[in-house]
Amino acid sequence: MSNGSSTIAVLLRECGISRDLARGRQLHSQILGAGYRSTVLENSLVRMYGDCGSLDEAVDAFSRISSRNVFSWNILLSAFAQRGHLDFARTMLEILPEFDTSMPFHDIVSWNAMIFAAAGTKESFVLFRRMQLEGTRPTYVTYATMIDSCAEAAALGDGRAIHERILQLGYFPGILVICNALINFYSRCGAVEEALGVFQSMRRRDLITWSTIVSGYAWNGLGERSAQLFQCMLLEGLDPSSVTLVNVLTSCSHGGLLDFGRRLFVFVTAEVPGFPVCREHYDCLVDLLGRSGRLEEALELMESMPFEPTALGRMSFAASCRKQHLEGDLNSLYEDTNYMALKGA
DNA sequence: CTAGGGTTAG
Repeated sequence: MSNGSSTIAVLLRECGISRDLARGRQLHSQILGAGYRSTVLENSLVRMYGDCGSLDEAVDAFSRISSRNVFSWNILLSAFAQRGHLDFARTMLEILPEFDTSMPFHDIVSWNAMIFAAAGTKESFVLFRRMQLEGTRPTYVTYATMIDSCAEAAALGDGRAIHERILQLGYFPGILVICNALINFYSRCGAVEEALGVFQSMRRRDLITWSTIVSGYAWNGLGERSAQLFQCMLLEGLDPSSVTLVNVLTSCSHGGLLDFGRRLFVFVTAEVPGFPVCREHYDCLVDLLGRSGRLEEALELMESMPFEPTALGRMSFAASCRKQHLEGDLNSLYEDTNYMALKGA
């Protein structure tokens, strides 16, 4: 029946991709009814349940596998990691008493997946240390993930230590993604000079490099420098992408750079041919106006823009209203937006 | 035929 099994595996994969849990369950019972039994199929079931977001069923299907292989473990671990669950080991102990504190198959990718899931928390450091104690050497992906973790946690000291370690290793410093991660990390921690140091040390820079340094300056309220760097980026022949614009506009909101953000939006959407303007960009602009105290302008924009504001856009506007303790006439505005936010959410 | 890792935003 190997032919039948492989067809079913493909069908299960399709259910996972389209998150069709009902159909996946149906296939599951068909498999049971037909008496098919193979590790490949059993693994496919675990993956399908994981992809459909049903972690419980994934765990259940996993626990029924008669002969688990390296795929079984890593599929289940990925299901946990993708949903940001850090309690993989604990859950394993509950369902499999013989499961010892760590899974039997650890490789660099599964370690990285766990660390990635824990990014921004202390747990990422615990895992990072344990991984090395157990004899797995970090790769540049591990380092990029750890730098990202420090950026999320705004842990300047920890990130610096990792940066120093990378410099000692000698091999990683030239890697583009490491440098990009470092620029982001230092900017997030308010260490703009250090971000610039990394930027200047680079021999090759891509759109992400530029976008990150432009954002970094905006994030820290340095509009003039940010605008200059944005000009340099254009002179290098790099066109801002849709992500670049969201990125920089968001940073402008945080850095309080209303004018730069507004001019940037107009410039990019008007001067870059075929630029894919979308509702997220308008949301950013609404957010920028709202946080800058221009609530009425923000509301006008929401009413006139070519896209419906997203739930997120409405929420951010409602939050701006709340933060600015509206009084008098604007009270009705507040009520309206609150209503809109609820409706949108 | 069943896995998989990274950098800019939300």
